[in-house]
Amino acid sequence: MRSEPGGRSRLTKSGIVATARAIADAEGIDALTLRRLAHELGTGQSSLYRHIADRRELLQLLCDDLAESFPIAPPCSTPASWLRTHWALTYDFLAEHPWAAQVIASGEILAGGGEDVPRRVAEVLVAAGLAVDDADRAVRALWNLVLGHLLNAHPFGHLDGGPPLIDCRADYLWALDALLSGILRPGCAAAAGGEGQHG
Amino acid sequence: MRSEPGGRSRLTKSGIVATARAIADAEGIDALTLRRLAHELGTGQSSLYRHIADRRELLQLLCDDLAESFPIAPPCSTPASWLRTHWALTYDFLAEHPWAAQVIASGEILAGGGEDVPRRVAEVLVAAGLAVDDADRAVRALWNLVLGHLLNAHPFGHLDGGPPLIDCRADYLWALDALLSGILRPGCAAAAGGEGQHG
DNA sequence: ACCTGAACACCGTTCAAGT
DNA sequence: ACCTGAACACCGTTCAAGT
Repeated sequence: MRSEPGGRSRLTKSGIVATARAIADAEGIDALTLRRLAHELGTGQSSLYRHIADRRELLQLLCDDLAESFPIAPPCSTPASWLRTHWALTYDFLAEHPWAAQVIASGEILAGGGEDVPRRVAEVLVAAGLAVDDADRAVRALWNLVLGHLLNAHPFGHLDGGPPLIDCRADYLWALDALLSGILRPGCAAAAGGEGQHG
Repeated sequence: MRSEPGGRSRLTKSGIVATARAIADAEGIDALTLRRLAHELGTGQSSLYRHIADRRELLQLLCDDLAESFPIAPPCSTPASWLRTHWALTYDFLAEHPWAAQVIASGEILAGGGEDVPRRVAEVLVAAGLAVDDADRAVRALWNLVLGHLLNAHPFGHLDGGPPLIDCRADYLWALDALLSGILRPGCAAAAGGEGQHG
């Protein structure tokens, strides 16, 4: 883990984050303790505090780091098919880093997938005919749907007898199609349920 | 906290769960430590282990206990309006117990809101014309949407300048309307995006 | 200026010992 | 049979002390 084999490698923020991400990817977020991280970096625990304020900031940096490598779907024939492809990619990407959704869900961190990606999604939605406000709401709805499906991967998993393990990805894609068709339908949302009970 | 003021109250599972829920409701899940719980019950930490296996089981019991008091919407004119009312109720109920979503998201627990409530929702969806399999998928989609919106309450909350705190409930209701209209539209989901790329 | 070991105040869990 | 205090192996964080 030393960057200079001969001498001592100075600790850097990016080096800390890279090692932390490796631990979290390999063994989950609970394995990422400051003691473990320091040991992996060949230093003492208290040395980390010279570069990060506390564990919360480490997790924030970890999420920011991941957000930079978020996937974005290539151009596509229709907005609908681009959106479906893009949010399937997002699911697959986050499914490979389960710690990310857990960290977001812990409530300490605020994250929404960087800056560029959600803006691009909103642009496609506006191009598809949505008002700007509705496009932002739709981005948040899609993001929260992904998050819910990633975090609740084991629900309804009938323990007694426990036969049918659910295909989580297929489940998500079904929900994604439903949400997208609701978002993109002419006239937009807010017509499903009651008449005027929007408070 | 003693049930019999004169003598010593015997510890019971339900008593433990009730006190645990009170702590979690009042101060959040992090405040619910076994030491704190034992102290609140007027006993020692190790005494708890005579009634629960470990902290994981305590959280499971806590979720089961909450699931029993889940709300269910009264009968309504149309399936669509019942579903909207019901899932708005579910959001409001869970928003009052933020620890529940966090516990589910931690991955240790499996929960889906009890037994009766999701079955009733599925019945309404079938009555609205969905196939049985699709009704189950729709229940999971709606549940995961609630979960995502509850857990990700602070996202996109622009820190720099930080003006526009999002109205989370309104955000959720917008997403709910979109998802419901996608679920209930004739022909059902799976037609939004590409042609046949359902893998 | 930068790093460190030892300590502090926690945590869940266990276990020999009490009644 | 039921409960308990003390201990164990952790955690994040702090701080006086080193170079």
